[in-house]
Amino acid sequence: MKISELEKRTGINAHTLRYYEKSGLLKASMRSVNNYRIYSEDDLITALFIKRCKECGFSLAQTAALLAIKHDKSLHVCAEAKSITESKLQEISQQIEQLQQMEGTLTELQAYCCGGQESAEFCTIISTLEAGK
Amino acid sequence: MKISELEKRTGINAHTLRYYEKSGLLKASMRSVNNYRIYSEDDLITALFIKRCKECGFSLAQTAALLAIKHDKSLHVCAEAKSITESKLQEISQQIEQLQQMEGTLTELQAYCCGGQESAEFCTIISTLEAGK
DNA sequence: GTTGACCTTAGATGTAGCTCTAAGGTTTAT
DNA sequence: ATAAACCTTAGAGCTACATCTAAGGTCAAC
Repeated sequence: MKISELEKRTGINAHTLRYYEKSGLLKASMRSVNNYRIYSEDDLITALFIKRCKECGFSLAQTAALLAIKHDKSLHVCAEAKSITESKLQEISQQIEQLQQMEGTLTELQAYCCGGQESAEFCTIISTLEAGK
Repeated sequence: MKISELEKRTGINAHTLRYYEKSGLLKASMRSVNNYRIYSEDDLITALFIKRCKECGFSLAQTAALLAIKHDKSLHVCAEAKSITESKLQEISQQIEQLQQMEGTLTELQAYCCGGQESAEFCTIISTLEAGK
């Protein structure tokens, strides 16, 4: 299939597919006579693999590492895959924690603000941000 | 005080302080004879305000909006401040949700992988990413 | 009087992951 | 045969927020 069909079947933008190729993630397995990219069913699977990696939050570098394992399973061990997911999991937990911290602060900031048409002179959001904790 | 002292007292890099000025967030209230930025105590308060906004996750644009309220409270109303925090809160909740979704997927992905020195041939992480849900 | 620590500006660089443009070649349908 | 819809490349642009560089001016201490 040509790039636009792969785009349709994966939902990945053709520009992005070319970008993935440049990044070493997904190379079309053939080129037509006139140099068009021709993707195989295997390429489609790889493209969907990449898409799922993205949904899990993996960076392109991590995705590349996972793809390397996928492409040559016998040369790799479970520990490699697991260490990638573990580090991603840790990263995500940290991000969640940070966001929850912000969420807490913001909720508190909100709590006493009337949110109405009163002058901001006594707005607790502003005064709290001014005063700090 | 000069820029390096403000840097010390706020923990905000001098480069960043200049960047904030260019972005319209924090202008030194004076310049010395030789064109050095001279910051007042009020400027220090503003710098700390910006820092706290950052800790809450506000973008520079949102911070600028909050600063505008702070600088001229009588011209603004609580509703403005509250709408900014509300939209930020919403954004953060969404991000948390997304991350938790990823966290769940990753945890599931991990669950059945031995993580050992076995060949990745039967690694559940890889095969799950291949198969999709 | 010179060394080192400060300050200034404009503008380049970095991150991550796309997304788009320009300029051109190919294919398909009518 | 011509218009629309495809394809190619190199490289620019985008976002958000800094961070750094180059080239130069100023100041205080020894």
